[in-house]
Amino acid sequence: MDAFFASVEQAVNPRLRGKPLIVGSRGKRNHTVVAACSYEAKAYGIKSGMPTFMALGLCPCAEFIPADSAKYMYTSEEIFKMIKDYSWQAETASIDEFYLDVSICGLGKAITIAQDIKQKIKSRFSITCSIGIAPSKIIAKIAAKSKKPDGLVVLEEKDIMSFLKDLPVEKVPGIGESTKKRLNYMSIFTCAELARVETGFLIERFGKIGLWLSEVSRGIDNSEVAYLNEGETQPKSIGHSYTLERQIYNRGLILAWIRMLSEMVAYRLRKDCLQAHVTHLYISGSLGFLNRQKKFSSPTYDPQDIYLRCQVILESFDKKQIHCRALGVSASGLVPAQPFHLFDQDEKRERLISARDKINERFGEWTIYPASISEVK
DNA sequence: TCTGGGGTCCTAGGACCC
DNA sequence: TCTGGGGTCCTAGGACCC
Repeated sequence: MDAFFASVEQAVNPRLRGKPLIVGSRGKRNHTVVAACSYEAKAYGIKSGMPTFMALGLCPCAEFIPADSAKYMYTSEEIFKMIKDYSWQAETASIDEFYLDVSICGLGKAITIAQDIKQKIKSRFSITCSIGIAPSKIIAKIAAKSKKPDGLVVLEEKDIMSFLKDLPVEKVPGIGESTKKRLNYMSIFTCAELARVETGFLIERFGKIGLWLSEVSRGIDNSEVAYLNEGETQPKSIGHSYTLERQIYNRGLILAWIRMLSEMVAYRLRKDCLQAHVTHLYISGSLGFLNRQKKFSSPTYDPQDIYLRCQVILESFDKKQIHCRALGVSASGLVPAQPFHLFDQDEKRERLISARDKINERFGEWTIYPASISEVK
C-alpha cells in the first residue's frame, strides 16, 4: 500500500484529502514519531520515523491524526482476503505488504492480475498500492518500492542485473544503517559493486548475512511465498512498552507502570489463548538500556504472575536507584494455554481473571483494574 | 515540543549434562 | 597423573523491519 495509514485516514475523511497529513504513533503530538504521512506531507521532506516536532517544523500546517491501528488492521485483513483468491501461495509480510506467487500463470496473466488487484483496492478502499512483478520476492519488493505511488513495475530475469546495477545497497530490504556503513567503509556503495566482491570474503566479514548479501546483490533469492493455511502463524513474543514524559525515580511509580504493562501483555496472551514461559523486562534511563529476560518453569497468562516475575528481574538489576525514562514488558516462550486446576486456588484465580475480562470487554477496558496501577492509568 | 511501539532473526558466551 | 568433546539450553545484545 502507498502511505498506508495516511491513505486510509484520507479515504475515510474527505476533509484530509489533498492535505499534508501526519499519522502519529500515539495520541499526543509531542513525544511521538511519524508512523505514516501523506504524499502531500512527503513533499515537505517529512518521512516516517521522524519525530513529530521535527515534521511539524518542516510543515507547520500539516494535519496531525493519532494512529488508529484497529482501522488499519481491518483494512489490511480485507485486502488480504481479496488477494488470496488469486493463488494458494499468498503471504502477509506486514500490515501493508503482501506476496503472491502467480508463477504458473505466466507473465501476461500476472500483469492482468496486478492491474485487477490495483483496481479492486482502489474502488473498494479509495487507496492506491504499488506492485512489483519479478522472479523472486526480494526483487519484487524492490521493484514495487521503486515506483510509488500507484506503480506497477515488471522485472524479468534478463532485466534484473541492469536494474540492480546502480541501486544503492541501502535500498535492499535487510540492509540497514549498520550494514550500509560497513559496506560503504569498504567502498561498496551499489549492488553491482557488492556483486563483484568474493562470496567467501563477505561470509568471513558478515557471517551468515554475508552469503545473503552476495546472493541478493546478484538478484538471487530462493525464498518461497508461504502457502495459505501453512501453519497458522503464532506470534513468537507479545509485548508492550511505554516512554514516559520525563524520567521517574520513584520505585513505587516504576512498579505501577510495570504492573500496568503486565496487565496489557497478559490480556493479549489470554486473547490469543497462549501462556508464556519467559518474561522480559527492559528499562532505559540514566543507567542506559537494561534488558533482561528470565525463563520460568510454569507458563502463565496471569498478570499478577508476570508482574511478580518482572519484580524478580528488577531485583537482578543494579540495586542502586533506577532512573527510568522508558520501560517495557514482554513475554516469549509461548505455548498453547492450558487450564491448570491443580489447586482450588488456581481455579478461583482463573475465574476471577476471566470475570474481569468479561466486564472489561463489555464496559470498556480498564473498567476494573488493580488499585496499584491507579496512579499511572 | 527534542526520537515510538510492535515485532523477528542471528550470534556469542556461559552453564550444564553425559 | 591433574581436566575432553559434543550437544543443548539460557541469556544478552545487535541488526533489522514496518
